[in-house]
Amino acid sequence: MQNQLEMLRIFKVVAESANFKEASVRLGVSPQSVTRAIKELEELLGEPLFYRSTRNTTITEFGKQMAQKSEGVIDQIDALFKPNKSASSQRLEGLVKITMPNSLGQQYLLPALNDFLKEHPGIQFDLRFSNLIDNVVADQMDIGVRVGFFSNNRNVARRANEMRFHIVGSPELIAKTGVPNKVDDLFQMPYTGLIDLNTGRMWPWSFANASDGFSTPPAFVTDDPEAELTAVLAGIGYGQLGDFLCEKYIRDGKLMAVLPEQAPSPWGIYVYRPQRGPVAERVRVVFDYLVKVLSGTILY
Amino acid sequence: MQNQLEMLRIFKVVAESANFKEASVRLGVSPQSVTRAIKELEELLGEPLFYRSTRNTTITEFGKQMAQKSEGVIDQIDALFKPNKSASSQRLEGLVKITMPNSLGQQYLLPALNDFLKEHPGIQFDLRFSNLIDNVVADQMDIGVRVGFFSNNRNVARRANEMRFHIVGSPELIAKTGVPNKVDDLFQMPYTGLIDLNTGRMWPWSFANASDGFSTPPAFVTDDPEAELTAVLAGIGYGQLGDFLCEKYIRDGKLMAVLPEQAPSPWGIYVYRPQRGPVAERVRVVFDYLVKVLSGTILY
DNA sequence: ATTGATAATTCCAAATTATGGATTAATCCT
DNA sequence: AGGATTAATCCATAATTTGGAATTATCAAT
Repeated sequence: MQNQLEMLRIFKVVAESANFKEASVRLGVSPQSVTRAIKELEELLGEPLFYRSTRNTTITEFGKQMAQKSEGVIDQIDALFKPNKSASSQRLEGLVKITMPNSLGQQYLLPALNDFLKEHPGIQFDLRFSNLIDNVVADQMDIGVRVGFFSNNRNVARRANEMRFHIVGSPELIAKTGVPNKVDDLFQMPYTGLIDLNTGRMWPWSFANASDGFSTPPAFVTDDPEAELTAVLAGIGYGQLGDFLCEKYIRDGKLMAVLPEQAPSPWGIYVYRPQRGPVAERVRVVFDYLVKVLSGTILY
Repeated sequence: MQNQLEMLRIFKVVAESANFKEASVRLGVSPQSVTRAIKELEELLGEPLFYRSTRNTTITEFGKQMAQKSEGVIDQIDALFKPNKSASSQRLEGLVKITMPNSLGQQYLLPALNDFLKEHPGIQFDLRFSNLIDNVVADQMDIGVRVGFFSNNRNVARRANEMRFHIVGSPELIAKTGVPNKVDDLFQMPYTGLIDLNTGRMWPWSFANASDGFSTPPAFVTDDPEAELTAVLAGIGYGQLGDFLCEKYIRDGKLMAVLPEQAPSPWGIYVYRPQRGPVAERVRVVFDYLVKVLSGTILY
């Protein structure tokens, strides 16, 4: 027996019992174990805890004091290991750190999260808007939302929705360049690009039946999708934009989709969280909530 | 790993370390053990303690709180197991329960114990004067002093001195009965007896070369040696008295020793203490002190 | 991009530790 | 004095813990 806590637990029960035998019954162990535990505890403490003969055990003064202290410590430890039973099943509490893309997050997730907060006053959110799959940051997050793929199998990820792309241009631009009817037409026209912060390079344009073949560098490059949208709206070039960014402008007539059959295959929108270890209840609930919200959302 | 305390200890070190490896070096265990301990702790708690990848470990908010609480509990437990190092080696403290015979104790031991108290202000004594070898009482004592033998091998006993017996009578009694020159003479004379509280019966008289052969019941019986002394002094009968009780009266001429060559063999004076388990430092010191005092005392 | 180095993890066999039956010893009660 | 009950000890067995070997993931450097 070289487990201080277990010795204290046994001692506490013995101190509350008439004799070792009774304690062993209460503890559900053999009397031998009790004898040993008390003996080792006494040796460790350097003081006897009980005056005892085979027929009689009475606790020493020192033992009484020890029993009191032991009870306190044991209760504290047990308290450390308990907090998630009554408290959190009835009311979720604590901080949940979420990282999500700026535009998608602010447009669709933020309102939903605010609703969630009203339902669960014990929850606090720490929201970081980013597309970066940076581990130093992401690993300190409880939940992430990302568009695209990741190879990271340390996360559990759910494909909650998808983002369709449109190739769009402003009416003024189209008036200038004419409507591109083939991909090759487009390759001669001005276009915009979006920097992938993870690689520092531009996301390559992709098409259903062709690959990137532009003859000139992009007319406009940024690392922010909304800035790219603004540029496209201003007629600076054609852009490949996610549906939730541009659909409303297409309906307004401020943007026009071209080469619709050549739009790239959609990207998944993933909700993920670190997989190691257990998941705090509040994290699981928010995770499920985000998946539900995203799945049920029509992104335009 | 099903040792909560050990898990907390490991966790505490990990929380103070840059990574699991460093913690494993500090703890002197393999990294595997650290991994396991943290994993089980997380499962037990239902919350992750670290955000981690193979190259990076950072503690969670929950982990930080846990680390703080853990440290408190660990310190408390360590404190429970420490108190006898600095405190008691420099100054002895606490209660020592001693049981001793009334007359012997009050006459010789009490002054010595009072001297001891002056040297060790932290010590308290609980003194019970009794000759009874009653376990219900004696087993709650730290130290006992007894005259005679005991068969009890659950105690560690030191023969610290011995008590010689004299067969004595008062001058008036001797004037009445004449000096007994043989044991058989004595058997015809009045005598006193002392009850052995352990058996409820009278201690039998014994002689160097003869056995008890009184022709009449004792003229006086008591369970208190000093009361017997008083009776003998009053001339009620001959008594077999311990030297420390009667020597001074013999010197005074108030008692006279008869049949000196027939005095029974001396009885040991024992200092003993329960043997089970460790002995508190203060008890050991007082025990040794009592042995020293008794050994060095000339009991008359 | 590929390679090398290192950290965390998992698996598994070996070492360590804990457990309770059988036995012994002590002591209380009738 | 004998019967009954408890504590302690011994020891073979069972359970747990441990770290080496292999695996996976990540970062850094070429």
